[in-house]
Amino acid sequence: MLREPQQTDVAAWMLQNGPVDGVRQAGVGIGRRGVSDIYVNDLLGLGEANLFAIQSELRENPQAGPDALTSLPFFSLCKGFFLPLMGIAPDRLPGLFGLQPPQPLSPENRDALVETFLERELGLSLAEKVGLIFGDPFRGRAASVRHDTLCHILAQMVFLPISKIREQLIKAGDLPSLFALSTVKKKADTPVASAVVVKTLSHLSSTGRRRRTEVLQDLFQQCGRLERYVLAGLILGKVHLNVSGRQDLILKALSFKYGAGLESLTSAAALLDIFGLCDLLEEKGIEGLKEVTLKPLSPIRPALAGSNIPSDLKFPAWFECKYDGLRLMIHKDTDSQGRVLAGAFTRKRNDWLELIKGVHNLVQLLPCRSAILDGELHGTILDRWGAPRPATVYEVHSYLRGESPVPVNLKYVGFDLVYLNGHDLTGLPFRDRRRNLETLLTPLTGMPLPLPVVLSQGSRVENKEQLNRLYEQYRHQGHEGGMVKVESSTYPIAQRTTNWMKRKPEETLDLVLTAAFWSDPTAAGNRPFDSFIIACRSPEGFKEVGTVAGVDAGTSVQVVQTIMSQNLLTGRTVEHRGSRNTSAGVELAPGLVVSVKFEGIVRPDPDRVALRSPRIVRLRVGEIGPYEANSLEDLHQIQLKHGLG
DNA sequence: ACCCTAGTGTC
DNA sequence: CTCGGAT
DNA sequence: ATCCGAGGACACTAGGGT
Repeated sequence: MLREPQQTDVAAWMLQNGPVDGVRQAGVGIGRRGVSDIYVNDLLGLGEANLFAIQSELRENPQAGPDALTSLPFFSLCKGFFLPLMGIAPDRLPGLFGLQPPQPLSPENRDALVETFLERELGLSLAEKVGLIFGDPFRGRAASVRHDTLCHILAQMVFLPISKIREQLIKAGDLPSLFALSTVKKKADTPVASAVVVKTLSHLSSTGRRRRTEVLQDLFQQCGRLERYVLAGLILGKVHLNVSGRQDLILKALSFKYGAGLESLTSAAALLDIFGLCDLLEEKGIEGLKEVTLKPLSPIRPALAGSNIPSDLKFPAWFECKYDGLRLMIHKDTDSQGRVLAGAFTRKRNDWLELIKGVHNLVQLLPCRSAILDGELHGTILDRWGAPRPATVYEVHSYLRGESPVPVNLKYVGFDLVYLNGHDLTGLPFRDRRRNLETLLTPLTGMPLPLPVVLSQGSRVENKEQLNRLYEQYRHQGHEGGMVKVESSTYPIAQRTTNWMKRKPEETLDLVLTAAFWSDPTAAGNRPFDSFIIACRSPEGFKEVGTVAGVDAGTSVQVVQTIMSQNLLTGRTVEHRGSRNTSAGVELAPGLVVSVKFEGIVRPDPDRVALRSPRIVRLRVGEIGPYEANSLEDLHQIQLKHGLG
């Protein structure tokens, strides 16, 4: 795992008990890089990645022994574990890694391999192993390194400009493959310890960007082809193991190891998440499970709406207004001295209590000892004629930051109650939870609080006509739409189920594609393009109004045919920075018209217009030409109609 | 001291 | 947030 | 039917470049 130390007496003395003690004795710069760090690194000859891994480990665990990072070589992990489970096309293996395809494993043997991996002592903690099984070495936390940065690192390693890397990416496939092809080494000359890889990755986010790239580059440099492939895949979150029910396998293994019941583990995993569960078990053992119950001030991930309403919806059903805003779960607890504790958590369980004025006051007044409310933080705003209308989520956001040009009257719209006075209500049918919610909130609705609270509008509908009428009513009030809830359904923590189903307006425009971006050729779906620029007509030609995701494989064929037959390629290439990476593409002459469905128009500044949640619903090839596409004027009309802008 | 970029979380 | 593909 | 990863807009923030 180590490079040759420099032959100095000091270094030899420092290293006599191994690199962990060496770094400890050097005793400087733990967790922070300074001049002395570079000196230590030179002195000990550890290399950036090893030094970083040891420092991270020492920061977390100052008593770490000399063999703290002793573990299975990363190459063995890749070859014996990832390779057989990743399901790479066998014919790619010789070219990518210089390896012959391994024996294909039966599904049972794949499961067995995962089980063995969990059981065997490999120098990795349980939580670390679980992270690897899920292809998430960051264990649910932020990766802190994205696609573009990896391109940058690769470019530096092979002395090529990034543009060349992007070019190769179009042809060669995904970034991990390109990393594999960036060396002739089949495996690391000196084995890289798996623990060094895992510790490096999991602590990467706690250091600066520059250091991150240094450390990663050093790690990649040590690795051979297969190791580079897996490492890049892990960082990008693209390592998907071909095993059924990973979570179940892991829970089973946990059950075996700790002697805990599967049921209690499953519910604990829903409340925490699988990584939180592992950390808890490692820290506190089976005793720790007792603390994992639904209770106030322990945030949970809320239930999510599953889909659109099916045409054969069963009646009667519950139909309620869908408010545009921020999902917020409000918690109340009362301690033994009678002090009230409050919490306000977002979907990702971030605590926003301090950010939202008035939550504490609202919680004080809730007529109960303890509760967990589910609802939406929603706003009302005065339009240009002085009439109130529901604010959009963007307006709520900007108001919370104190940057809204006009005041937004916030209120909390409660729509579910999952906990009340010491009782977990998630197992009750929705209609009972709703009744409890009404009892709890009715005394407070209409009171002039710093953060007013209301019940979500909603009622039982007996048929489609009633549902439609209500829907139109909500839309007329300016709300996002409506939501059907199955009255008999329980509250599915952290799950997207069809217990809740959305209905939103379907607005479409005919727009022109003015650029197409290459997809990853190794990705599923086999489509040449995975996103497009959409544009509308305007006095100054075609005006970009955003980008839109690609179409399905079949439609994609038609797109390509149209581009070819109508000669739409201008010959110019374009780049576009998406939310995850920068992709390369080709400019298109106006010719391809598509119907784009979207949820509204957002306008960051008067000069730019963009669509909210745009997607292509169908091609209009042979139906209308680019000069019949919708115009900027049409977009402005829609904006006015909805009172926006 | 300032501006820009990459990463993150909200929908 | 929405969608398609895989399962 | 369900899950998961692909894609979208927006706006903040810390860290790094200049």
